[in-house]
Amino acid sequence: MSLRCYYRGPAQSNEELVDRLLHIPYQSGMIAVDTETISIKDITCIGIGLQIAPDESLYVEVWPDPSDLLLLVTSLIADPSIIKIYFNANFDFRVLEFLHDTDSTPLPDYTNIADPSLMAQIQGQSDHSLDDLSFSLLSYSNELSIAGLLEEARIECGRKSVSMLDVPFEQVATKCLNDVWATWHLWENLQHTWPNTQNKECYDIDIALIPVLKSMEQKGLLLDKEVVESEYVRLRNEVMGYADVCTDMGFNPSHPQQVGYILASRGNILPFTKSRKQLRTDEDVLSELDDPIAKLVLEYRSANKLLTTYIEPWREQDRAYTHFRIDLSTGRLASFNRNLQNIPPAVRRVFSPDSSNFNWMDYSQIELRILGHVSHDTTMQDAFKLGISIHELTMKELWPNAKRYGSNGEDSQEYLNSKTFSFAKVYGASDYQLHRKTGVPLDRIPGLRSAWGILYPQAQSWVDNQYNWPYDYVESDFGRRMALPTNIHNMKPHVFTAHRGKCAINYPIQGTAADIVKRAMLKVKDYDLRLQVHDELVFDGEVELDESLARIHPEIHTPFNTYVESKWK
DNA sequence: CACCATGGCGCG
DNA sequence: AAAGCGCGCCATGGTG
Repeated sequence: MSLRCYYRGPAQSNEELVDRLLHIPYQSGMIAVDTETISIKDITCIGIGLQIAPDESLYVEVWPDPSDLLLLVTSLIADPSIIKIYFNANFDFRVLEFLHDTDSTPLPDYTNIADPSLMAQIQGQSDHSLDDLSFSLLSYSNELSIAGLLEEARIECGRKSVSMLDVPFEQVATKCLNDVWATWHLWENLQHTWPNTQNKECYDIDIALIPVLKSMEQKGLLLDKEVVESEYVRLRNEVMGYADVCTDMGFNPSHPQQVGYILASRGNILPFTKSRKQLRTDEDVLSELDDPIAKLVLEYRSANKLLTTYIEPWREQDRAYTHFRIDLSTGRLASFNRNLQNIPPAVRRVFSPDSSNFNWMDYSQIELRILGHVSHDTTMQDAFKLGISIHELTMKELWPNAKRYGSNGEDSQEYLNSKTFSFAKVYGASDYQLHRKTGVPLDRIPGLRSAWGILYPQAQSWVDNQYNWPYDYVESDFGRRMALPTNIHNMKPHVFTAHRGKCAINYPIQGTAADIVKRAMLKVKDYDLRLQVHDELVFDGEVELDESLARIHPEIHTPFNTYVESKWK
């Protein structure tokens, strides 16, 4: 057929093909979709594959010569009455959105979709790549791989650097159609492997969240150009001032090796990095040194970080946009391109509300509340129930004579250390790290740890139990399964065992918190939600957040703070 | 030029 | 020692 497409199925003519495209997807009620791009990095769409029935599929070229059927295909993808099955929808959406921007095709529908990759992940599969799932669940191997096709293209073209554009049309089409076939059948297969209704509900919530995330991605945040510009000038001058001093001394402060060398040559003792190739010059090390050069480097780094990561990228921009990933190991969201979840509070002034105010809320001590619940620790649960400060309670046990506040009304060292001890539990930190973070002598750490364990005995035994978790996945308190890491990096066995043990402690807590916040987002999705920062939701304009947000989980009370200000902080 | 590794650091 | 879990991004230097 001469429509720049590749077809598998019973149609015998172009007219018949078009007719089937107009009807079969509605009889099936679903289509599987896969996009092909120039490369992972260059997401220019070169073709789209559709599975429209169990044994019927079509690939259309998009670039360089768009198929006559492209609009028909993208209209199906945009149709909310058909289920669209994607394998890792996140990536295909980015491709289709990019195509929409450049080629005026319709945007995909985000509301009626399915994603076997996400299903497998939430069901606790450790590897949810298309190849591995096809093999393990469908006993199917696509003999065409991207790597293989590119290798053939290299030989054919006689060039080292090739892209999918150098692969023959028919091969790309075949690979794509093999993939949509697998996607379609994996979806059918995985629908029968939900371990329980709770687990499936976690998947349904992720799917329902996607349009909410898309709306946040599309809106972005208004930039305050005056703040961006004034911060740019201020930081640039500061950075250049530090850099000039360093240049005069013959080293580049952005170059850790040179920093290490000059500090060592001035008599400082520095430990090696973990690769043992260089000297460590990170903040932990440099802040302990008595050398003004160490101070200078730290000042340079902190100003340069703000300048290059959080100010410069916004110059010449009117709004700040981001994308969200939902396929993280714990069920959290990640923000990328650009990351709006790691903006330092000091530079959040660069954002302005489109209305007159930002409204935001954050959950207070959500992870410790979850630890108290999952471990059934009565001391912790009672403290939260009675509104007793958990860190103060910890402090009274670990340092009975300590005061809550210092002489200037600031948090006392013992109070801060109590916080660190409790968080160390959630993360599984070692004695050594606790010693470094708190300044408490190393030989006193085990005693304080056991004091913590006496105060919170059930939490302690839960943590110990999780550390020795024998299975390949853990569950959040909402039933989301989270695969524990496998030793793909060939770590030494005892190092890997320790890492995995810490993940088994942390994942259920982090994952449960993520589940709560996702459910909260769905409750408030009709407000002008702009950003999620793990335990925090930021809105543009007025919102009314009721007590139901503190009762997402029937047994974990998750109170939250609210804020209304013209600038987010 | 693209891509990777390394060191470092921002957030929860 | 992946000595604290989860992320993304920046500068630098090496490689092909």
